[in-house]
Amino acid sequence: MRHWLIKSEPHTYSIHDLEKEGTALWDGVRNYQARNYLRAMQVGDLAFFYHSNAHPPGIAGLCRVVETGLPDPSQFDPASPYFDPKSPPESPRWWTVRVAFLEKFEPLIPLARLREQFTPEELPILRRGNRLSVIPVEARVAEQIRRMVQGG
DNA sequence: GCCAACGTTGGC
DNA sequence: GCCAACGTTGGC
Repeated sequence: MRHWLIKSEPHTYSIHDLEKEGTALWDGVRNYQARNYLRAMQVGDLAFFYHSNAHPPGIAGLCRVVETGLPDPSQFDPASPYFDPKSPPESPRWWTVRVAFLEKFEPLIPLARLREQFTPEELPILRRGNRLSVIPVEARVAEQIRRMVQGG
């Protein structure tokens, strides 16, 4: 089982929305490296839910990958902001997963605390200018993050 | 294939 | 609002 970190702007989609809805299709990712990570996910993997562009930004909860290998339907929807006219329906360009709510971190773990705890090498979201929205998290770091929640 | 211009992300 | 980082686009 692997750990991941997935970013979302909470004014678009937050951990509270995921808690209400139970599961969510993680659509709208339009970056090839992030897409490749999504394709590497396996059912049962855990993902930290990160709130970006928030006050404060930080890790807001935990979810589980429950379905993999799903073509992102928004790429075929002309009404969607994620519409990709260059993606052929017979061989879709963008793939994603479905995640299920597991836990809300209250309070969330703010970015400032993550900076105290980890180096940018351990947790790439700490790297200046990092924009990747799907990131693998090594087991030891994941363990430590979960302990930070229990510690309050 | 190069690379400058441009757009987006996201912390502050 | 500012700005650094970096991905994408398009002219050549």
